[in-house]
Amino acid sequence: MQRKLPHSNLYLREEELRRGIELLYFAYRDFTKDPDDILAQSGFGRAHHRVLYFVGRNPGTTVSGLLGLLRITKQSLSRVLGQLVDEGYVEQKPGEVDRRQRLLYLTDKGEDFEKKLFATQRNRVAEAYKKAGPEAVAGFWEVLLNIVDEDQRDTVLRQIEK
Amino acid sequence: MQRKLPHSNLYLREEELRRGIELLYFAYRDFTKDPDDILAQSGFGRAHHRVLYFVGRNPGTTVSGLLGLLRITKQSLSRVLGQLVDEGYVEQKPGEVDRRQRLLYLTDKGEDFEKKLFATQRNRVAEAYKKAGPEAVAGFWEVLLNIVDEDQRDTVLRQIEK
DNA sequence: TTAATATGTCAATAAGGCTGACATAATTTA
DNA sequence: TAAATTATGTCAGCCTTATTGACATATTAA
Repeated sequence: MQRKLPHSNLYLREEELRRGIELLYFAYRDFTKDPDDILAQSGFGRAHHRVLYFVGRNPGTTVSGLLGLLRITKQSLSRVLGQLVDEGYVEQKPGEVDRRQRLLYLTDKGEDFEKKLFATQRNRVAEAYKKAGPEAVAGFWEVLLNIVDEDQRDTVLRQIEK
Repeated sequence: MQRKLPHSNLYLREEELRRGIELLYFAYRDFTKDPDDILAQSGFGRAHHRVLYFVGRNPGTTVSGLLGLLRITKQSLSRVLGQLVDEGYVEQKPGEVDRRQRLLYLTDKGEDFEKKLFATQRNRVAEAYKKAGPEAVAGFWEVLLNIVDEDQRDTVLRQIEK
C-alpha cells in the first residue's frame, strides 16, 4: 500500500498539522452521524449514547466514575441518565460496600440498543482499519493517545485496555 | 519506538474496534477543550471556531461552500456568521462574477483570533506527532480519511491538500 | 419572461451543556 | 458520639448550537 509519509525532518510543518486537525474534524463529524440517526428515532441524543456505551463497557460503574470519564457536570449527566433509567435501558443498584453509591448496569433492553448503535461505528471503523492496514492502525492509536491530555492518558489506557 | 501492532490477521476483533472508537472519543474531547475555553471568553462557541477556521483556510469561499463543508443548515450558519460579521471578524464581499454570492474573508482581527485558536490545537497535535513519529502520523491520516464517508473523501482530500 | 439559484430572515423546537443552590443518606474523621 | 465529608439527586435558569418550515429578495440562467 502506497502511503504518503510526512516529512521526516520537518514533519511538524503547518500543512501537516492542519491536515491532522482537519481530518480529525471530518472523521469525527461522520463517525457520529450513524448512531445519531438511530438515537433520534428513539428520542435520544449523543449524550445518551455515551452513557450507554460506557456503562456497557464498565458494568457496575458509579455515577462519579462516569462523570470522571465523560467530564461533564452531574446535572447534565443526571438528566440523561434519569431518562435511560426511566425508560428501562439502565438500572441502578445500591453499592454493597458503600451504600451511597448507585452502581450502573445496562438492562437487556439497554444492551440490545447499545449493540445496535455500536454496530454502525464498528462497521465504519472496521472498514477503515481494513483499508488502511495494521501498521496504519497502530499509528492511528498512538497519535490519538498522545492527543489526549497528558494527565488523562493513564485513565484512557486503563479504559481501552480493559 | 516500540509500538503495539494490531493483530495481523484478526485485527478486526472487537477489542481493537472498541479501542479506536474510544480513542477517537477521548482525543476529540480534549482536542476541542483549549479553543473552547478561549472562545467562551469572547462569547463565542465551537461553531464560530469552525467558521473562522474554514474561512481562513478558504478565503473567498461562499456561504454555500461553507454549508457544504460544515454540513449544517443555513439557518444555523447564518446566526454564527452574522455575529462574526457584526463583530468584525469576517467580512463579506459581493461576488464579481455572480453578484448573488457573498464571498467570505477574515479581517485582520479575525485572522489574529483564528491564529490564537489554532495555536492551541497546533501545539497539541505537534506534540502528539513528535511523540508518535512520522510513520504513526501517516497511519493516523490514513485511518481517519477512511473513517470519513466514502462520498466525502474527495472533498476532504481537496480541502486538506490545499 | 419565467424558473432556478444564492442568500437572508423569522419563528418555533430541541438537545445538551453550564452555574448555583439546596437536600438526603451514608461514611469518615475528629 | 458529633461533625465533616462524600455520593448522589434535584430544582431553576441560562446559553449555544443544531433542527424544520415558511417566506423574501436579488440575481442569473433557460
